[in-house]
Amino acid sequence: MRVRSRKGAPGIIEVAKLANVSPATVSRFYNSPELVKGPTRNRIEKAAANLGYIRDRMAGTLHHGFSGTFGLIVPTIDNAIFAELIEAFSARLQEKDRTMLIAAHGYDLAMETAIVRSLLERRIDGIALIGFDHEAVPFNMLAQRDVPVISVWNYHQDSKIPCVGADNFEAGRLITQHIIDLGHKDIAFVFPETQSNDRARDRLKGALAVIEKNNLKISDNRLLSCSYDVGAAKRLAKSVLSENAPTAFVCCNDIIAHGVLFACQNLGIKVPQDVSIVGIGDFGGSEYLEPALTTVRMPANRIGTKAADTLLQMSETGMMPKQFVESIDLEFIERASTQKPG
Amino acid sequence: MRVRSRKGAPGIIEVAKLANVSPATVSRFYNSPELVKGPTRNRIEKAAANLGYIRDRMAGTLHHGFSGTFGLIVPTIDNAIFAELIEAFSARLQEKDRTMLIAAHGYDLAMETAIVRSLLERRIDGIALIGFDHEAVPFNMLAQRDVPVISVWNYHQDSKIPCVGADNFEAGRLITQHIIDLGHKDIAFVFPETQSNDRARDRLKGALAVIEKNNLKISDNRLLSCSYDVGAAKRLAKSVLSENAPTAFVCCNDIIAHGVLFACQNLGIKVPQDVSIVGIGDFGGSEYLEPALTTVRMPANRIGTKAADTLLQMSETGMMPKQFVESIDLEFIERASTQKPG
DNA sequence: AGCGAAAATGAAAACGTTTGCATTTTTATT
DNA sequence: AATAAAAATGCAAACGTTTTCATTTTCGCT
Repeated sequence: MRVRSRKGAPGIIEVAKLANVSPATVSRFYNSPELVKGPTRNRIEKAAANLGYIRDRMAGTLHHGFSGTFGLIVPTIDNAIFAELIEAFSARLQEKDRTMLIAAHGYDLAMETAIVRSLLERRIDGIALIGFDHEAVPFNMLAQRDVPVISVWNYHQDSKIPCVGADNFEAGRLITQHIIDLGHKDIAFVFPETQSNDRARDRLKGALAVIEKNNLKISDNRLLSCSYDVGAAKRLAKSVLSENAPTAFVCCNDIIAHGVLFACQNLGIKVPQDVSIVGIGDFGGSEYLEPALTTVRMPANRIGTKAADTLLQMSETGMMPKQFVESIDLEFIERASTQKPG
Repeated sequence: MRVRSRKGAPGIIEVAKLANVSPATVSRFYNSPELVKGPTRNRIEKAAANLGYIRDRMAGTLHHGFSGTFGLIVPTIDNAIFAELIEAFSARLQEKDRTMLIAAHGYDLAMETAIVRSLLERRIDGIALIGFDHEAVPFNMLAQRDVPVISVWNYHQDSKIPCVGADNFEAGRLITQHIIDLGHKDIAFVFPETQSNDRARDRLKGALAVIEKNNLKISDNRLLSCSYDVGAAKRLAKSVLSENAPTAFVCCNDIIAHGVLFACQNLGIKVPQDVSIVGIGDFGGSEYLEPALTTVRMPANRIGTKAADTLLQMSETGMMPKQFVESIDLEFIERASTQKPG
């Protein structure tokens, strides 16, 4: 295998030589500047700048075991769903001089396990996983190495691992209750497959709980399955709408809601006069659609930031976070896509 | 500082002991399996599995200089613009058993420089930057360490560094030509600030080149500035449309085009009958809008994959890629948001 | 069976830092 | 000015691999 020589790049030793100190002092200059005296500090600073020295954190990692890098594994990057979360998580780490390794598993749990392993090989200091549906293997690997892991996005009171997220059951409940409060009886539910997606599962449970509580029934043909894809949702909704239209669509997230809305527009069906639509997420854009989408805001930003903070804290203290489960508040946002059935 | 003990985690030495071989052989088992004989291989495999061994790539990196991690720095993650690129880049690296460090600089070039430094401290094997507008410092740091760098997204024939991207001048040209071919004379151009965004600059140049070639004039009040934000674009378009509406909007990207479309819908202005709209990008969703957006497809997927391949190749050979500048074809897609002026 | 060449394995020296401990320098105190 | 205590710095042994070189084992021939 090819080996890369360090070439022109100076190391701590070259810097030390030029500054007339020992390598140890240069190391301290970077890791605990308060331990090195003013004049020495200046000499090192100058020497490092002159040589264009850049630290090699890997060498340090080898020694003390912390890489300063955290992992984030999401089902998909190319999708509005997690973009905001990723950005917030990354930004917070960046503030704290840490970096983020990210990877997507495409809703494939076995792939997720492989990714965890790959990140562990890179000696991450902690890792955030989406939701609660995971294989057991990654947890064992993480536990054996004492690497902090948290679940983000979803929230359960009795989670086995620390979590930072919103209550998806509640989100499903909120939008469904809203639709029922408006007086809708013929409601279509559009959700993805929920086997390995606890967020969707919880939302659906929340939705169905409301139905049950109100002594309503949902016929099977009103329980629609659809992936998180605008095009798929649009196609599905078009076929439903042109056959036997419900008066409202409860969508598992805004992506699906967008598709349903476009289907209505395509067919000349008026929203919300003829059909009401609700989503979950409040992704960028939902606010500006015409009509603006009624939805539940998932505070992705705050989840991402808080997740980074929690992981950082766990890594630094080596302990579980004070707040083992953290619920980030949802916000129901009524906009223009829902109203009483005509 | 806290030091993490390896705790229960076994190293190559423990595996070697259990398999009754030397650590060197275990190392070879992972890096060049063909060098170790069948029975030995089996023993090592079993030992590693029993102990739950996970390699420490950092230790290897220290030795040979390759971390197996590549960097990608984008202006923003939370935005449809780069999501597809990021996903494709990441996926290809994953296939090749590499990982991706990603960070966003928020269109701040000084921040970009800081990020490059931070990634270099983590010993990345190569890095991809968006476009051609960058400070000189990061290039010097990269060059001194012989770390491959490429520009992605944009394409210039005479680029100083390898690039993989599409011709943004051409994209601007294509959409503007289309609008002019349809017979529009009163055209509004909505573009972001172009100082440190060469992609937008090139698109605008392309657009203006067409105008000039057709001996048309654009008054200053038809040259609109707007960030890549649906809400901002919608607000801007609403004010323009209610004062003195043009017959067509040429938008720097689909995000802006979406905003303009929603503004029209909000005001009851018919698209494309009253106003035509074109964007660039063909982001997810543009195809399904009503009316579907006429745009130019930026092949983000292929760019991301190709970028990863190029960087991998440079890292492995230590040489510039065979194809120094790589142009990924654009595709003009006429859909339903444009027609002849009323 | 004996030989030489090829294949498989082992021993040990890197890789570039960090940090405990030892030593030197500075500071405060008398 | 001498001394003890505190602060700053240096020395050298890690950290967990990889790889060169040396050694041993295997294999194909005669």
